Amino acid sequence: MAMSGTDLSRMREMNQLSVLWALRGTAPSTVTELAGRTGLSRPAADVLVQQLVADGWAEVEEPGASSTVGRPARRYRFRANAGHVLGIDVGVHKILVMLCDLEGNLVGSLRRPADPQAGPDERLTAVDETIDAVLREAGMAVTDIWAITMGVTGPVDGNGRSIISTPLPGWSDADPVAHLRTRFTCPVRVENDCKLAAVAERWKGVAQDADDIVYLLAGLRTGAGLIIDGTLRRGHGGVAGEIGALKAVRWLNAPEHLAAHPGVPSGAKPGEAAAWVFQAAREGDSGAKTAVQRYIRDLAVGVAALVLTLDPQIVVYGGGFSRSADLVLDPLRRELAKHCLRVPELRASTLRDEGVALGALRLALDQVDSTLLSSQLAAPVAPQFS
Amino acid sequence: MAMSGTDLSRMREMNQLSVLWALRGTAPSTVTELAGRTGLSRPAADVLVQQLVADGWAEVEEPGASSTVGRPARRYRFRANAGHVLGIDVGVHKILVMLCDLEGNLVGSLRRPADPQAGPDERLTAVDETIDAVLREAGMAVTDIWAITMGVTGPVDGNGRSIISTPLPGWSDADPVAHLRTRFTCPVRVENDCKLAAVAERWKGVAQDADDIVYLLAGLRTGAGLIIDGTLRRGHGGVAGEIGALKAVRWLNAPEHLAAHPGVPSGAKPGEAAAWVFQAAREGDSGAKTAVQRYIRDLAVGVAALVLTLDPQIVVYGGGFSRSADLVLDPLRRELAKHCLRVPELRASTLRDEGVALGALRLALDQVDSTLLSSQLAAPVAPQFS
DNA sequence: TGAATAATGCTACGCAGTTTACTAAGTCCG
DNA sequence: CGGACTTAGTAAACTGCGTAGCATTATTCA
Repeated sequence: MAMSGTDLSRMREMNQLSVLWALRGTAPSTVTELAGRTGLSRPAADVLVQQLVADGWAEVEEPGASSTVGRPARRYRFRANAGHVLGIDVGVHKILVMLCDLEGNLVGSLRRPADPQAGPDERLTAVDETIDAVLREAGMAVTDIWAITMGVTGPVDGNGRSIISTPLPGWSDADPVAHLRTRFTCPVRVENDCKLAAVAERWKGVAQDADDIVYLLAGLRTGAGLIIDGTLRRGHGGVAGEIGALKAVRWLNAPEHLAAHPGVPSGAKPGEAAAWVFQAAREGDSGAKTAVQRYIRDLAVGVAALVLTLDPQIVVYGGGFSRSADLVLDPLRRELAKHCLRVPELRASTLRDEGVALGALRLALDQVDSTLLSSQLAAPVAPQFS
Repeated sequence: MAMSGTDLSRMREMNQLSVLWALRGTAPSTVTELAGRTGLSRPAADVLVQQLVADGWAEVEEPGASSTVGRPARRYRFRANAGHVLGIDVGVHKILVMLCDLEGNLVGSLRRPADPQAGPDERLTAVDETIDAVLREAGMAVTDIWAITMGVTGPVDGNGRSIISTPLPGWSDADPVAHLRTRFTCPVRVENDCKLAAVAERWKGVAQDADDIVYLLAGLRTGAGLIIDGTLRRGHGGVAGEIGALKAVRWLNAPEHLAAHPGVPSGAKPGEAAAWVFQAAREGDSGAKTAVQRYIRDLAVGVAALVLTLDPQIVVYGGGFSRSADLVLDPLRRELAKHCLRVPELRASTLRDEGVALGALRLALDQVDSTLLSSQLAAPVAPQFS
């Protein structure tokens, strides 16, 4: 509320930022285009973009074959590779590290399997090795990384420490933020995986057009991530969306209908069992169809609770089971219609198992935006922690 | 995202607004104080505040008895009575109209009983009469009103029309916004009563320190209003918080435990019956205590669903039953502990039956702020609709 | 009455964006 | 092939705003 007074130097900063924002996420632009986009005059846009070039935020693209009449314009481009961010998905079975530039272009990624039994030290070492491999491949040093976000399974508090419970063995005692800070000086954030996947859907997934989103991470565990008014909501203690804890909501047991189906071949792992049941249901097995139906019926109660509370525009069905969304979406929609006052759109995620890492990238980019590109605009270097 | 470029005149506007914000909500200020608060230099603050006086946004308070050495400073004061807003609570049994100035100081209010059976036309006529009485008492014309917000029972869509259902007879066909627009040219908004009461708690109630709030309007009907990140959330279709619709949540029946208690004197109205049961429980009647317990147990399931979804800092127990909060809060807290991962603070509302109208005032003031005090700053007159 | 104190008022200054005019570098067409 | 046309780049004059510093004014205290 306390608006603060502005003087000329601050005005220049603001205009410089305005030009920078106009430069980002578009094809290389001429000064005239920048002037139009920012509302500034051409000379003003010109000197500002020159300054950005001098500082290293932008670069010139000399005119090629001119397609139009008149003197060809120099085109300026945001130097997206001035910095990079890391998005990391630490799961029970896999580690996925993604590296992208300041415009979100993927410049490297590596997935490696993880030992489900591995303790926190072993797992964090594996994370370090995967990060190193990605950086080496991309020819980058730790100082080129401007922000890191890591996704982990289970609720996470404001400091990135797992609370209540997590399927990662021994992880409650781990401090992944502190661990990453020993090597990186940039801002580091650790967040719950469902929340990150929700962010990813709004960035590159099926919910780009919505501001109010409920994301379901459906698998052997069911979780939810909430985006309200375009912003990820953690809740006051970081446990927003954990509706599965309510006894009347049988999310914990819902996947049991699939995993414990009697027809499953013995020796199949739980995840494979669920896939088997979905496939059997798809092929007409009536027992499997009943199991799927029960799963959906139990799932729907929790979804309905989320939907009735938030009245979102879209519910995204993601996670491991989203490959079987063809069997789930229509019945789930019918179940929701029974419970809800207004049934939101229901869509299946298409981000496969990259959602968490993508969402991590997005949050890391948001961190960069808020730290670097909002207040003062120094030459591009990695910010020192948060 | 599209930051827009700024020139000198815009900068001046911003600084003028900055001075205006520094002036509001504080004791009359000297130029030096304003300069300090805005970060501007004294001369700048001086010419800006002079302009505000010339435009009618501020006025001078000539120095009285000076308490300190040196030349006494002129003090400037925000002209809070440059405009006023109306907050209206249209309930089944009563109509409450409140009038306040731009700083939120109450300058008039009137409550009158309403016929529960009255149709929309009759009810809106009663509203008009009540508004007129309040305006007459305060010596004001319709053009002195800069914004109006009205609260009604039941879900409301973005245009202020009741949807799904409402306890107000025939109200589904009413268009209260259109009705008020026939007489007022200022912005008019109609909102659900629970949502307004939630806003009031954050403004003048027990939740002033929180940004994430679940408000319960507990009475014969139970409803909820949600404030997330300091902002009232309506949901995409305006039905956020209507968790009572879920069958697993027995909010519709919960108050029945009280109203249908066998010991209640015959002939008592439902509202009186609940009060009687609470009183009996307070005096040790074991049957009544059981009824209250059952009520709380059923209530808790829905509250838990809201809390698990949103993870708020505070849950406010308001509405008609909040007079009996002494009996409800502790048991409800215990019930929530059974269901929730993190139990939020639980507080009882103290706003009595003025919460809805107060919240309506606050939203109307917010409307004024966003329309008038944010972009350009013309002389103070009532804005033309939204 | 005069010294101390603090607010007010005035003027010169620097800076940022705008406007305008002019030059440069291309295309298009006769 | 050259001139008209179009658009980009550049340099100047202009306007407006906030700042800095100093003189002026009004009040208290000794």
